[in-house]
Amino acid sequence: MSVCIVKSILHIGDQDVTPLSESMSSLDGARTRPTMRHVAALAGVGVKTVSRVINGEPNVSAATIAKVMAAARTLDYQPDLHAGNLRRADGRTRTLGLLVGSVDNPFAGAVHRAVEDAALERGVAVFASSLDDDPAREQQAVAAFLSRRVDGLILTTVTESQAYLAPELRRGTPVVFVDREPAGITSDAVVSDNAAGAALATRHLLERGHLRLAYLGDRPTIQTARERRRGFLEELGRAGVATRDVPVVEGLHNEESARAAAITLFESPEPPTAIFSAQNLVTIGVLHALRELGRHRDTALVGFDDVPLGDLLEPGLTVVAQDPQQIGRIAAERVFARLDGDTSPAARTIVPTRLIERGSGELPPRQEG
Amino acid sequence: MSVCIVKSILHIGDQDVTPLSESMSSLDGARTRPTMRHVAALAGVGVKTVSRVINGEPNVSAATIAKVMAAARTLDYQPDLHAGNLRRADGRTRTLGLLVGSVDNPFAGAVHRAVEDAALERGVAVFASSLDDDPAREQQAVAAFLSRRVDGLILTTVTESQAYLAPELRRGTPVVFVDREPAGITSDAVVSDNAAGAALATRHLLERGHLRLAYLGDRPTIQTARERRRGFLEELGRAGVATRDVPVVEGLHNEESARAAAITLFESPEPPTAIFSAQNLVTIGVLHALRELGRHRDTALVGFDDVPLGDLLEPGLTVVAQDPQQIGRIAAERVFARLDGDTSPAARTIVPTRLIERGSGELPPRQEG
DNA sequence: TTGCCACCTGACAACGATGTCATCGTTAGG
DNA sequence: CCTAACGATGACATCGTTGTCAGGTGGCAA
Repeated sequence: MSVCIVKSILHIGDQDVTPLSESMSSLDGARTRPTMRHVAALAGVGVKTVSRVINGEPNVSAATIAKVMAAARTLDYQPDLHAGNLRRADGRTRTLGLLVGSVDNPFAGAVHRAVEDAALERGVAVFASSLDDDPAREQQAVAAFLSRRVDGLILTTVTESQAYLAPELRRGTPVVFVDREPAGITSDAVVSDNAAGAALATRHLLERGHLRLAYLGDRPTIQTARERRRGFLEELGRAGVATRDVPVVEGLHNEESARAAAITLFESPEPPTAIFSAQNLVTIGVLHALRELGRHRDTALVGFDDVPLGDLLEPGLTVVAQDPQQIGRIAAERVFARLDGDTSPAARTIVPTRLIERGSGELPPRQEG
Repeated sequence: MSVCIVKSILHIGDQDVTPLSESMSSLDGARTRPTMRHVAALAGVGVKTVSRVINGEPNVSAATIAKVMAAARTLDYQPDLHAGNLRRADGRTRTLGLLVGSVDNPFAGAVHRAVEDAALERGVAVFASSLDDDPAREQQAVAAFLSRRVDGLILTTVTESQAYLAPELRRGTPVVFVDREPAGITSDAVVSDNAAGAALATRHLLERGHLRLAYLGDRPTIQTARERRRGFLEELGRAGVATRDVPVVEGLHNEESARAAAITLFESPEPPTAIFSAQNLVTIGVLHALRELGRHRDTALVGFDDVPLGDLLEPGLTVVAQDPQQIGRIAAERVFARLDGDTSPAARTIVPTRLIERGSGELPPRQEG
């Protein structure tokens, strides 16, 4: 057992000073976490000097630096960031809060990774939480972040209004919304051009001669879902296609419901020759349905948001790809710019989408009866 | 503009008390973050009483509770968890540190999600960091976690030895290793049975009559990679197959290098009829190579670790699936058990793997000239 | 009336760190 | 030789909160 011996006279003077208790001096067989006072005692200097060394402040002699470093290493001292923050002028915790749909989701993973990379450069750690499209969970997560005094927030929202964040914004905490735009509040946002992307997918199908299109999408309470539907319908309108009879199936929030919806669609007398699936999981559900029905080689499909391994399917999956890495990177940069004093008006940054042709979107309409 | 009026006499007595400055009293147009003192002043009570109300401690009159709650709501007061922790007896930050290969990775995402779910139940927030197979990054991330005083660590490692964690372990911080086992230190671990899983895949191919197998895997510095290779080779040995001429390609850590390695393999005079790819990205690289060579319908393939959409490929991808959700859940439970006082010896939990037959692993050997 | 006890309440110290300031010794400049 | 300036250092207050403790109030039994 290795026990550190610390000199027993901690302070010299006539004041009534409580010395570190016996167990603390010996660090209780290293069971107690060392503080600056332990390091100071071992190095035979004052705590403030230790603080100076740890923080690389100037005006400390080389000999003292060496003594302090040695003591810190001996005790395996780790400064307490939060205790420091309490007193520190800027009050920064070097911590960010990130709220995404679910951390178990390729889109969110890519956003998260980009945010982390930007944060790492600045020594900032990232709290990540999953939203699960639950408004209560959103508020809980934000409260958890704020009570831990994160320096900034990057949020995907599902609440109808984010007005509850207004006081926090007024205090100067940077909040950047990703994927979905804020409501009831003004703040920075980084989003894909959902309507334009949906229109692009729709036009692509129309140009291939499809007339019987169908839309399958997520719940219309989600802002991006509404935008994508709008883009789809407006593009049909521009092409002069009557939208009256176009199936628009909404409220699909997982693979299974999407699969079922697609199968139902094909039970109608005039099933669609082309499908626009407006979300990740919906696309996967539709893929399963088409396989089951043996319709994957004669039904065109364009999905919104890329899907892993989409290029290895047969036919390859045509998608309107978002750029989650860009979204994450830009959002993080925005937060850091705000923290660095940028006070320009809140801005919405639109990250372009891109159509990737891989086969499924280029299938021609079925020739029937 | 709404400015809160706070009664100006904060304390009554003959002591020299510094009142909250003018700007603080008015909360500077709410630009300053409110503290318990602000709430106490507005409610006309002492700070300790506010503390009691906020923490739901007993022995506060209903009237006082109401006053304090109203004041807290008016000021949008959020308690500072870390300031409280400084003084609080248990010193828990209700925070966990999670280190995974990369947060942008399906396996890690599933682990993360399971950890988050377990943590959420207990009001614990999760820091997540990516390792990128960089030992320096591992130590950096751990230091970042510890300086933020996380209650526990869930770690994927890439360092040769984690002995640097010994002092922290001695202090009682729970550390649970996931995916890869620790070295140079004893602590809990939750891992897949890598060797057994690899053996299972290998036996599966041997049973289909394959004799010319090949192994493609990650860097042998990674513990799991070594285990999988061992499982593969040992199973060949058990079957009496000479391992001398079996291609074992290692050091593949991304899609592209795996693709290139697979293509090289098929340039040899006697290319393999079956491939065991021992990692996620390696499997995807091999899939690409086989498509390019037009060999995906006559070369058997079993991958270690499932791949999204593996069931939609043609042929479907046969894999030895790990159970990342279980791994994450069990790891989190282990941490919380330790925090709750479990002092049983460090244990290694093995989460079984499962062979999922989808087609690619059931292809028979090519009949050749 | 007195004494006791339960209930409320707030003053104060403390948690681990940093900002401020005073002190001391040394060196440069007049 | 004196003074100013500067480098090095530590005592102390402080950040926002909670643990401790003492005190005040009111009700009830003796």
